[in-house]
Amino acid sequence: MKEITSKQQRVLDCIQIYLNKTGFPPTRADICRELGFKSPNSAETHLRALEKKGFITIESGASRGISINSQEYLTNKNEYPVIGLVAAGSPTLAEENIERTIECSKSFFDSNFDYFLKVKGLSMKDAGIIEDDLIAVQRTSDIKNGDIVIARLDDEVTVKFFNRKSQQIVELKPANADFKDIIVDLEKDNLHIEGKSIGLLRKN
Amino acid sequence: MKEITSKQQRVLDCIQIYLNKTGFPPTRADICRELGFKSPNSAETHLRALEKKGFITIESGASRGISINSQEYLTNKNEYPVIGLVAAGSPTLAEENIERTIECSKSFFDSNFDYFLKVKGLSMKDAGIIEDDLIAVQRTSDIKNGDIVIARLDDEVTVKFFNRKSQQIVELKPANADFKDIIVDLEKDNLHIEGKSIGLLRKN
DNA sequence: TATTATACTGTATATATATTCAGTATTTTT
DNA sequence: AAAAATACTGAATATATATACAGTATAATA
Repeated sequence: MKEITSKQQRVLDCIQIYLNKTGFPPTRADICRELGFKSPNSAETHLRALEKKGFITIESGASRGISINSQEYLTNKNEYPVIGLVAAGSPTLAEENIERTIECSKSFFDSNFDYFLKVKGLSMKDAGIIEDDLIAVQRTSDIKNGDIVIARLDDEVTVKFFNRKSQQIVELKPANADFKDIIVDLEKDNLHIEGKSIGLLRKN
Repeated sequence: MKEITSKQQRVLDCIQIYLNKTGFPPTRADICRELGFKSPNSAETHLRALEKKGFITIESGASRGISINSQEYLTNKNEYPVIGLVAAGSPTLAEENIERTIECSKSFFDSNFDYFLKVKGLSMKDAGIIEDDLIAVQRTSDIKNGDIVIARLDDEVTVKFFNRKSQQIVELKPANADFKDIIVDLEKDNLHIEGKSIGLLRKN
């Protein structure tokens, strides 16, 4: 997909707006009316440029035969992978870890997120997180004390409250009296924060 | 919205399929080709019938100027209301109880559901349900023992485990040692089951 | 029983629409 | 410095398309 010019973007937006408004694509003349062009050929050349760059498809000979290619541009929907909480420290989003996908909008949990993590165990029970819950994980390094983080300590992936004690010491705190705090010495231990929880999904 | 005939349904389906396939609506001739009609007027009269019954809108004079009216037919998306757990026993889906809506697909929680209930209190804490969680509620009378139900006892709405002890006695059991079971005598008490939980949504 | 709705074929046509050709001018890339 | 891409106007045209008109037949409704 080559780079789009600002004028071409305006034409693409125009098509999308027209589609939302009427339910069918615009004609060349419609685009001219919307954008103030005086010749249908202005729309035509822009459409051909957009087609060449892969943004739209034009059905030859068909009236209003314009369709927008990028699904992301068309809708706010996306497929999000569900990752099992695997003990082995393989990269989280590797193909083989994806159990299935869930279709939901980007902004479903208000902030953007990257994948669902399927929870094993009850170490976060008192935070309302139980076995098989799906945590909406945002990959970020913007972590504050009290955030629920997805942490990898050497080869083990866990979900815990994050609490930075000092420059060198981080506590990973469970929400269950049966589990003990994990004290991490950043100089000695190999801690990686995969991201933080921004929401939760449970299907009974 | 009047009743649709099976032939008209086929035409409506044809429009939807064509839209999904191409991104723009069919012409009269396209519909004829798809459904085996030999005259464009066959498509025309069906379209006019669908328009009269409110299923589609036809833009006069525009080529492919067909748009499907029912949003539900077009997409699988819907707006679901978020209901606060109000103590006063007003009807659950009354306007004034709707805090906001959440857009999500019908089948998001595998089974269909009707609204989100915002949880107050911690009586279901050990079932992973905490304050401000959103329970996906299915209005149904198909309740089994062990289901998490939304129950109204006189004027109070609560979320509890359902357990039928006998013809006359139902237990509503919290998931928190700090709370006591509610024993309901169906002959004496006024119990109404609003529905059951089929999922949970939490936004941190 | 008369009327309306449904469900078609077949023909015709005004017009809506894509698309080409001829220009002009500016900017970007090679 | 030449070529290609961008960004238009303006006119012309083949054809794609909606839509009306003339029929036929059956089922549903008043």
